[in-house]
Amino acid sequence: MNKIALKIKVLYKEMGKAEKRIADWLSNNTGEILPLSIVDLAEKCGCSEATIVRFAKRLGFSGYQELKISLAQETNSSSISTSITPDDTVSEIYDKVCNDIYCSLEMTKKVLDSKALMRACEKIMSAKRIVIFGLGNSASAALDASHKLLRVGLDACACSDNHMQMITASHLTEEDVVIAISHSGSSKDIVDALKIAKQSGATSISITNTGKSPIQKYSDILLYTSSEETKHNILALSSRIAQLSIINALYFYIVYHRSEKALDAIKETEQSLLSKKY
Amino acid sequence: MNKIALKIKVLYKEMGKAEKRIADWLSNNTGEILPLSIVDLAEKCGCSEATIVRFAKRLGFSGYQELKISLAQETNSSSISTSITPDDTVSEIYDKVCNDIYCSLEMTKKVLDSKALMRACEKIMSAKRIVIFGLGNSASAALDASHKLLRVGLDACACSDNHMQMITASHLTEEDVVIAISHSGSSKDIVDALKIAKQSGATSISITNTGKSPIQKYSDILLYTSSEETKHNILALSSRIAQLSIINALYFYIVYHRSEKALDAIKETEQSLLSKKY
DNA sequence: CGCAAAAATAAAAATAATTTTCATTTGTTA
DNA sequence: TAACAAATGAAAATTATTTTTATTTTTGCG
Repeated sequence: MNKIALKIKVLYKEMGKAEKRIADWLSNNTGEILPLSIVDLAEKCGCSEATIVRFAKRLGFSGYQELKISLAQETNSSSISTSITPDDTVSEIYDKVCNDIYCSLEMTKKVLDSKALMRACEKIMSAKRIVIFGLGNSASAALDASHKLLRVGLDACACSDNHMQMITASHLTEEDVVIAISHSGSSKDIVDALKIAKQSGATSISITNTGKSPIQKYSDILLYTSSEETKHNILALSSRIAQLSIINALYFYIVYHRSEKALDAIKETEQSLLSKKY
Repeated sequence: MNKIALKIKVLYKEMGKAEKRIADWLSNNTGEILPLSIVDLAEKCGCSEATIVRFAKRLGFSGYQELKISLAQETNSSSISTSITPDDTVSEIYDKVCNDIYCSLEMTKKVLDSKALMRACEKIMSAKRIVIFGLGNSASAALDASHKLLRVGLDACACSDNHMQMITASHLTEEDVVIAISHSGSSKDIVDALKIAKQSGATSISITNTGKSPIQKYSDILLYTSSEETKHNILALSSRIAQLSIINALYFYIVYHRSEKALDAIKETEQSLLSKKY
């Protein structure tokens, strides 16, 4: 409960009918006041503007504006993702896609476990080999991760084929690290492969969405994303972006903590790729 | 993460002197705007009220009020990031990574060509085959695109191997579409493959960063991203995210404009993947 | 119950804030 | 340097907010 809601509660009994209506409307429509003018709000509450000003003053504000600003500060600004409709123009679609990405990244930040992320970095840096499992949708994230790690000079390899994953998993050792990427955390092949990898002694890191899922059972380190996949996004990009942003954070941490070695490796990579450009 | 500060940063160079003064004042006096009326702020910034309204509108608000409310909602959030340093914690790194992504998406929105995007969608929907070329970094974006298009029932295929690209390109027909993804637009292999594809009569669509590059010569439709790669992004994620967001916009447009067919295809996909989950 | 007195409220007036319009200035290009 | 476009500020128009005032409602008491 925020400060203003509290004040309203305390002062509620002192209010007249019309003011109580305002108080009720505000608590039933949190945040909705923000775009409204005093005239709009008066109509919504079925009272006059003067009453709203009195209401604001009762709460200790100089007027309606001050009340509204204070309410705005207490509102969680995390934007709400709106669903895409058939009538949307491509620009509108792009806007909504971006908005979804914002939401997903902000929510992922909330569930980010720095400790786990750092442990993952340390394990990856000291690993002999790193294999990354991802199927279908998550294959591209796995590919991205392998690219990044390769560029800093680590022995990384992405597996996007369930047979290869099994074979690879069975040959891992205690010195190796396996990274499994699965939004749902329920992909049979990934979970099975991870199980085998763990049996082989490798350290297992999972990147998956929050919530209980089978993958957790076989994960030494869990890195969570948070995005509402199923709702209106038939095939959401946002979860992938969250995965990528976590991978990118891993990457940068490693870049700066392997210092010389990593930077040299990156420079070498850049150099060798130069001949591939016009 | 402060979205408004970000928008200001992105749009700063487009502003006139007076608007820049507003932008500067706001960033130097975070939060102080809240109790000020537009008249007060105009005086503080040494400009007219009209300029402030224009400034608010440039940022995408309906007016001064909306800007102020939005700023109020963000007053508790953290500051804007600079570059990643070795001393950063993983959380800080994650923040900065997100910030980069936001920047890139906003800038890409600025250069988004809806017409081109729609033409691309139409071409893709009516194509017999769609092949997507991406190498190295862009391979994961190509893979992502092929996944999406496959799911809506289109005959899409990603090629992340320069030989395969050449072979595929030489066998395309007028009915086919080729999508080339390259941040720099200067990747030899991609440009060469695109050239061959065009010679074969296929419609060529490129997703590349703004600015002149060899790939433009062989592109029927150009879809631009915009991201500052060089800064602290030795290997930028943000350009990839911008590519993915464009691909996602394409995807959604197609989903809603192939109507029944696409939705059925997606449902079929979902259904068939169900057996792969725990 | 009925009549004040007090409190609460809404309508209207006054004030203030915001937005729009339009003329002027500034900068830019040929 | 003229011609054009962009940016800006002054003023007008609109809209929002606050204050005042009249009316209504509630409450307390004989």
